[in-house]
Amino acid sequence: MTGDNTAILTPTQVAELLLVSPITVRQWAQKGMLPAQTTAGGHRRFTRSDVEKFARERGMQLPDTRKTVLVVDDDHQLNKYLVAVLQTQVDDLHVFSAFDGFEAGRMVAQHQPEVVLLDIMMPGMDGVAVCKAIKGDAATEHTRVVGMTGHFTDELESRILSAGAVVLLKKPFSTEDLFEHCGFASLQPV
Amino acid sequence: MTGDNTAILTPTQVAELLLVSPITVRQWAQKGMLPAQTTAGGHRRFTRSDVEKFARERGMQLPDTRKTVLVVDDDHQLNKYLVAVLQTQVDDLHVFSAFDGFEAGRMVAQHQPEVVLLDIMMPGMDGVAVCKAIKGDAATEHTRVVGMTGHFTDELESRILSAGAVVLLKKPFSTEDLFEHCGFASLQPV
DNA sequence: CACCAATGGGGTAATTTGGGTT
DNA sequence: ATTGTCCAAATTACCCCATTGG
Repeated sequence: MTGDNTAILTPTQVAELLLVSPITVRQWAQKGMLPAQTTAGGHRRFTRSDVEKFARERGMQLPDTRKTVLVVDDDHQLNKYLVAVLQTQVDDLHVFSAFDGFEAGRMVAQHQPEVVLLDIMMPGMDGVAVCKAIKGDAATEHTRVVGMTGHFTDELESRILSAGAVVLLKKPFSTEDLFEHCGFASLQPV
Repeated sequence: MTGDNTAILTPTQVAELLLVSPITVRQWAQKGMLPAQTTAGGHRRFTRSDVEKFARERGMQLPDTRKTVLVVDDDHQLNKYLVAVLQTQVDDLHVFSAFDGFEAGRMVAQHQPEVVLLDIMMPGMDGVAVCKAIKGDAATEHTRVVGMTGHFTDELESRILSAGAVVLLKKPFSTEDLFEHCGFASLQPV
């Protein structure tokens, strides 16, 4: 249950965020230090903003909950362009780059991005295998894999889709397509 | 509370790991030698990686940290053979395998092995670049990289050595050479 | 509706922590 | 450089039973 970006939190989730046991969260709520709603049965539920405010007022910083995206492409120019577009157009986003398979694997394990923008035709890197590897690991199985290629074929598309990707984008593609398939749809430019 | 594998540690847990009293841990934190977060009530919390880094920098060894080795080679047969040899001849060793760059990166980030046995001539993977990447990341800079290749040249050797590897082994090599350069010398067969 | 494992609540007691000082 | 002791405050353990969410 890490990286959960929901607005309503249970006591245990708050406890993990605040580096404390659920019991302590309960005490804070009882003393009114931390605002809480209650379910019909009396269990407490907390809003993320209340928790953030509580933490801020006491000088502790919450772990980073920004969404993270990883761009994997050996074309440095395109890679940097995609990073720039994502960072500019989407608020509160962590964007990382990888230019080869090794860095891609490292980034995936280290940052566990919500979305991986994956060029599936990189030299020496089998994009379909990478996608399967991501989906096959419990730690990253919920990662959204967005495939990209300059050599689109139906056969390739079906292979990457069955490996778990949500789409295979044919280069070049529009930023609208990009945002839509990354799950950042309906965004207004800054 | 021993054997707890959480990423967040309390002062006493850190004290147990580092074989000192909680008071000493407190002092280290006060002096800024050991990074710490604080709870809303002012109690300190530590991340396991900060503690491990602190220990490593001072040459302390944390208890119950089995050594780990990663074998990176696309030759499945040789890879499995090396894994088998290492596991058989060395006690209490964690041995992992990677057959491509992506898996190698993932394993390095996930398990932070003490030793990486690295084939530097894999298709699509630049072994020298990988070695540099490992050495260039603070989290893995102390990793012992043992290069391997079937196409040994002096030029290649000097490149991988200057990238931070301890040696470039020419395939085939003896298990004695292997153990010696892995740092597992003077071992008696089981 | 009943079943079930995991989680939560109330209350009190026990333990841990930070800070100052030794 | 590390640890002991004192104190007030913060955090957690424990017990027992109810709620949650499949």
